[in-house]
Amino acid sequence: MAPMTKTADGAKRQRFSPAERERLIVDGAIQFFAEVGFAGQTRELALRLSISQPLLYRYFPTKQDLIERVYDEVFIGRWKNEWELLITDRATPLRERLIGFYEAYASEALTYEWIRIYMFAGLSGEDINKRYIELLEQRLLIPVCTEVRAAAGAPGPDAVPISELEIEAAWNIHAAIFYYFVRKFIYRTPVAPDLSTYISDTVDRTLDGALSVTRETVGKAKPRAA
Amino acid sequence: MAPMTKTADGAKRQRFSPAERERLIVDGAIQFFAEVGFAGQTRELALRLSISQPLLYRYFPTKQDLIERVYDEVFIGRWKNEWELLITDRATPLRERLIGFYEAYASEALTYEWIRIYMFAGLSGEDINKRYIELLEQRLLIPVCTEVRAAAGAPGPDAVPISELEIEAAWNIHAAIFYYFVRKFIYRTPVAPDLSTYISDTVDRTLDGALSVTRETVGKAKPRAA
DNA sequence: TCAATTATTTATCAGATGATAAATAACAGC
DNA sequence: GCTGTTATTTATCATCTGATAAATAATTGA
Repeated sequence: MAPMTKTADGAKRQRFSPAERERLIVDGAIQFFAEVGFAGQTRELALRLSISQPLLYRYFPTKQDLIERVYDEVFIGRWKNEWELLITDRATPLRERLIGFYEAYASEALTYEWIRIYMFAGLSGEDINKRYIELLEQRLLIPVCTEVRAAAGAPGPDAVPISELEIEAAWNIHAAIFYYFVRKFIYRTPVAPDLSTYISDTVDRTLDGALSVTRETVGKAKPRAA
Repeated sequence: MAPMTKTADGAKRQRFSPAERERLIVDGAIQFFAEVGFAGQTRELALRLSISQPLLYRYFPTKQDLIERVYDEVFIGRWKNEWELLITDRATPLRERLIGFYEAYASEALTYEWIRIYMFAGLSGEDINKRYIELLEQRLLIPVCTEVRAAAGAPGPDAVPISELEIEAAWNIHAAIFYYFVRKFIYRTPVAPDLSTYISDTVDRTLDGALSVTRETVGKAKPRAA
């Protein structure tokens, strides 16, 4: 391939509806920025999209606007409320619930694009990570701690508020899963080939710690003092 | 402050020996690139160093050379061989050894600059992370697994090689500590204020998992078959 | 089939950015 | 104090890069 002639081949000029083209640009931008970071150049993005660079500016007034859009696409609305139900359904053992949740979460949220854009955003000083972590604590970690309480036969959060230590124990579960993808998509290190096995093994190891913490710091449920 | 007049104040021109100036530049570059990433501009770096931008090129032929130097400074030789002794000294309980190691490792290696440059390097596709992870496996994780074996009363690695699962369990300990600093220096989320407490709590939680894995998959030591 | 609309491209600008060359001034040795 | 050496700065280049304006061609509707 020669140094590149943008569209100058005999190919007929591609023309899409604004909605379609916007979709193509956003999807391309997600992949592109995930790969090279937000310092990636608009010309190279355009090249990958097989469009001219100024066309980007027809759809996004500035590069920053496109970046914001990428953030929105990747982080907003990727959280599925069903996931929370997976955690709180006491009909199945907690271990199975956690495994089920992380299977779903990993396959839908912890993708190549997500992990890398998340890290780029954090390094750029974006506050998205902070906000996402708050969401995670509220919708995942606190419910998990509550379920761990129940599994350990300890009193609920109404009787004894969830402690920092218990949250940390829940973070350990999460961090262990998360780190798998950091190694895979950021460090590009060989990882265990079978994700399902990895998840169940990890849950087994880390859930024990959380249960111990709860048992030791909260203790068994006592008959509710009147 | 006005838009900036580089050195144009009445201040006398600062003149250092090449060795000193190089040190200043490298140290400044570490801080600078850790903060803004390797896309940071040489002019801004020079500004922070209160030198002219071309002076950088007297010491480093290209920006890339400076970056390589930063990698070397931060990653090469920061590993202290004494650390390995901390892990293998069976005079003290394994729990205490791990806590001692991570206290030392965290304070000397897991700094702001280290964590961020490490992550920038990973995202840039640098192979430094891979190499570092290999170093970590050889010098930390395998020794840890060996000590866990001993603590669990299981046979040593000569009798039964360390399994992937055991390595993963050791990674869990490490990941939990590491994640603390990712949250602190990359996501800039509030973290537990007392690091020592965090480390000992984390070791307590995650070491249990590692011990269980070893007990369940390797079992108790049997008299060495003749 | 023809004209109006508009998605897309080509041409281009202005400022940024890595890098070089020439000028300047601090220091060392005599 | 004078002179040679060199650490440092000023001036500048060539290219890159985000962004804009004008030209072009695909599509739509009558």
